[in-house]
Amino acid sequence: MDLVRTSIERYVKLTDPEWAEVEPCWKRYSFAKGEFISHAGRVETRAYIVEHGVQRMYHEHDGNEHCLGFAYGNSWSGDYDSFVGQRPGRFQVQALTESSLVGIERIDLLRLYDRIPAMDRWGRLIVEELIQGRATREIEQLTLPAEERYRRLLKRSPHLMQLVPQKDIASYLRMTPETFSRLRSRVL
Amino acid sequence: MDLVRTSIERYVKLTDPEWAEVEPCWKRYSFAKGEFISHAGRVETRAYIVEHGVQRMYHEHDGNEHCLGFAYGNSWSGDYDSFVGQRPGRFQVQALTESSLVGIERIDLLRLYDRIPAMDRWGRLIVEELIQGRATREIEQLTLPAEERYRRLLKRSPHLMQLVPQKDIASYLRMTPETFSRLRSRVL
DNA sequence: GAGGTCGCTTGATCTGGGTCAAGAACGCTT
DNA sequence: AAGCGTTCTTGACCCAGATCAAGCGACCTC
Repeated sequence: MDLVRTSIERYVKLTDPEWAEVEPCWKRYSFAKGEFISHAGRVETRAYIVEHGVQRMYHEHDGNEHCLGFAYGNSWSGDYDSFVGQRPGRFQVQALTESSLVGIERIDLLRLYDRIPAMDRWGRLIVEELIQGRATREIEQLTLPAEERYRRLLKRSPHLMQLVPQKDIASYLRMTPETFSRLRSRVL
Repeated sequence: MDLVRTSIERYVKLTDPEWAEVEPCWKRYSFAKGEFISHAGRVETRAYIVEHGVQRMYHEHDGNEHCLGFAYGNSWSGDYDSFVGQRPGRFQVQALTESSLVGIERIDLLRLYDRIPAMDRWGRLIVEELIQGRATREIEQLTLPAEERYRRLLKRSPHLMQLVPQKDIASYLRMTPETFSRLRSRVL
């Protein structure tokens, strides 16, 4: 669980007694390739940090899948939107590779928020960071042509191309697999 | 400043001594029609609550303006992205009508976060709500055709059509003013 | 109230990317 | 290693929405 403490302490410092209270709340969860971590329509009760593996989050509508993002490294995973709002989720989160996540139940997190002010602050800082990432992505969607978005993604996460199906990257970049395929052969 | 206390207490309760500390941090700011509240490239030092008036937030790129949203009612205004990240802003916020905003300096807000745990929690809840709104908007962008997005906006904020130029609504709905004009005459 | 700017409309034309379709290549499963 | 499903590629065609252009008001300034 060092991963968790490191993750949290990138934002706020915890005393040892505080950590003693935080630590037992986190549990490890394993998912096989293709397995779902969050299901659309269900209220998400856990938030996760990725230990290893890659997951995709997507929205499904009329049989079309719209990929909103990937999780890997030590980032967040799970349907954070449903988790904070405690409303039926509008996204699916699926393991694209065999994955190990470390998760906390909402009820436990709320208790930590009440008992440890640093954790409340940590919650704020995490969401503030999330919102900045969303803004960056929205700007890129608005202003960059498809090819440039692809180049930036390649630069930012070169390994992603090896890890996830191209159709998901195409969807994430807001284009069809056909267009993406043509773009790649053109750019390469 | 009752507006502020009401706004805050929709999320967390404050004791009277706490409010006595919070209240003097907020000041009223007035903007003429067309005036800028936040400028791209500058670090935003204040967060605002709208007392009255309408503002638009937009991103400029190659001379094109992309409207990201409007603020009115008792909602937030200002470049929250730059405010939380304390990085040069990527958005402009402009008063579309004469506006009165109530604002707090970041340094004051941070002090309140340190001294009053309820305020830290309030900061978290505010951003959690923001992020849910963004998710909703992103889903609408992805799944709804232009016409349906227009209908929803009409339904959600019918007064907006009277308050802001149609070109801004067109931009918000991600289409050109020409397309928007044709769509309106078709739908009406 | 004359002139100018800006916003809105309407028409004609163009095009990036989507759709449909078919084949090739890869990687599961048995 | 054979068989099947999924993913990727390539080609032909199509269309929603962008672009270009022109005209009309409404509003503001001088």
